[in-house]
Amino acid sequence: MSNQPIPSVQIRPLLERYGLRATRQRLGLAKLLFSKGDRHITADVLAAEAHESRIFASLATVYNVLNLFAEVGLVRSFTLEGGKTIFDTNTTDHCHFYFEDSGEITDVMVKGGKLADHFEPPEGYEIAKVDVVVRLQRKSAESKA
Amino acid sequence: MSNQPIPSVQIRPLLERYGLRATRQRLGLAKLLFSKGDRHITADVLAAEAHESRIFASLATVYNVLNLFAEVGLVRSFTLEGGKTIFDTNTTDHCHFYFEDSGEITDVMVKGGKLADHFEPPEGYEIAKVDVVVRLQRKSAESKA
DNA sequence: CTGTGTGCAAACTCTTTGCATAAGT
DNA sequence: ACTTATGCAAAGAGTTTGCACACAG
Repeated sequence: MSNQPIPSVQIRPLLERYGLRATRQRLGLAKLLFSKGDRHITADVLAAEAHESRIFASLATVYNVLNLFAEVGLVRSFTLEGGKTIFDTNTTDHCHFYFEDSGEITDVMVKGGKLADHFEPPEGYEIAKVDVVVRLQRKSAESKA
Repeated sequence: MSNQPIPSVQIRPLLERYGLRATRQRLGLAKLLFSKGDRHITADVLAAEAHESRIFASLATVYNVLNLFAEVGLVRSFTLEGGKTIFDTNTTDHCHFYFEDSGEITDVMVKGGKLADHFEPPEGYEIAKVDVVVRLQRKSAESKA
């Protein structure tokens, strides 16, 4: 509850624009999330990072904040096989490469048009979200598992 | 451990073809999985169905069997947002519609070419799997959540 | 018979929740 | 001040695991 004074870059106005109260941990977590380019991060990793940066936020709070950010649209979340939830600071229309060997995740932009345009929703429904994860494995290794 | 005699349709040879020992619960679960067309099912639902059909298999065994089937390629598995693992008896190249209101899942066949062909894997990697889940919501309801 | 599969319950991981306290406007 | 957020620990869901017993080949 006694974090170091946070240099509130553009973070505070960002939170306010989304109608969120600028608390210490939200400011700190948002700074970690948005000050290093696009990130794909789990709650526990962000919590660990925060701790290293002397931004004290419990894991529960990290989850609360990330879920809140996802609700308002500051980040996007998706779930990996295995059940881990990834929070992605890139909220644009894109797919993901998942490197099975390293666990790394990278963005893949879509070429032709919006992702959702490739699908025709059934009558009465509209597309809320399209999650695409392309799982990659090393070539040389056994290619057939 | 004393299930009713299972009418081993084509199931037994199917298992044997995949190098799997034809145990009672594998036969029974496979029958449930493959005798009703394509299915999208979770372990606990399959376990419940099995119990109704007097095919006694513990939840742990259902998980073991489903994971085994997925390993050898009898079924495909993917994870939904929320972390639930779905086992899909359709092992062809396809995407999924997920109906947020009902929880139902349906297959969406791909139009132009293989799914994996839409992505160019980085040097040294090959595509192991492409998971596409299109989440659908009712049109009339609040479209912006 | 020999090895493998199964059942059960406990362990495990990831995530959410309840309640008292602390912080934000 | 008044309201909302946080911390902690416990609960919760989903899945895996260890070990003794049962079954398949």
